[in-house]
Amino acid sequence: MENSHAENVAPNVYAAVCPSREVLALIGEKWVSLVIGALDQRVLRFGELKRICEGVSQKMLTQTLRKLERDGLVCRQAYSDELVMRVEYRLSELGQTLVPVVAAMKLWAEANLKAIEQSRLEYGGGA
Amino acid sequence: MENSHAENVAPNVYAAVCPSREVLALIGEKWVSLVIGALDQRVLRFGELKRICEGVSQKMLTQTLRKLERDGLVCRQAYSDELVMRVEYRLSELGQTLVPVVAAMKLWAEANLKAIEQSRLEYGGGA
DNA sequence: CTGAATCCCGGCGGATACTG
DNA sequence: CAGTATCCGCCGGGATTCAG
Repeated sequence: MENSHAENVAPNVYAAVCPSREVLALIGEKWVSLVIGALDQRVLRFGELKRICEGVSQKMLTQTLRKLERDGLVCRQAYSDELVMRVEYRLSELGQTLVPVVAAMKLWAEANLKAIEQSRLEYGGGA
Repeated sequence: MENSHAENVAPNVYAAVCPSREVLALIGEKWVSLVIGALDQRVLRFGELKRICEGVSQKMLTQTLRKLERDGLVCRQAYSDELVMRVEYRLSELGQTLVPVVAAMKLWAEANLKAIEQSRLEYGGGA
């Protein structure tokens, strides 16, 4: 009852103004899928995450994690009272629901890499 | 037998140099998932595709379609002998295997939009 | 170790004009 | 209708430096 207004329409990524597009863009961001996949079933420290996601810069990893934290996909836990700084990251419940999606993306990418490379060769060479 | 070399390792998106990362990036590109989803189960003309993917510029749609064609995900069919120019696009077999993946991305984005927006409010307001 | 702050460049991507 | 070509702003994202 409380929302019989215009904003109560079903989200649709094909609509130009729908904010769900932003969420779709989030999934596709360069390091998001890797971070989500890395945190599947385990808690990782910043440094571990950085080593796992080969090539990620400190800046981008921090930036990605902040965004994921803000969006409620990952939880950040800092231990300041230790000898050395220690921060752990884990998936939230919401974040876990994204795991199958990014896993599918990863699987598809790895499985069809050869076919795509082959197609590129034929596309360039066949012309 | 012909490939017992170093290149015969399993693709892994977490490896810095693995080309599967490029494929993963492809899936995440701004208009790719929308185009793939739009072409699911049907053949569409350029203009139709452009109207469906609201907000896409002519340049980006062309660019996206060219890339997808080159990678063997979509097939392009031009009919030059018509009164007016007419070009149709459809998914290739390879492209069809990507449909479930992008569908999952779309579903997740639309389904969890509210939760994410809520999380953002709490993140900003709770501080 | 974790992270904030800057500098800076390549290129994504939109707007516009032109072609077949 | 379906592109190609050009100009250009914006920002993603890397390298580096500084701080707690």
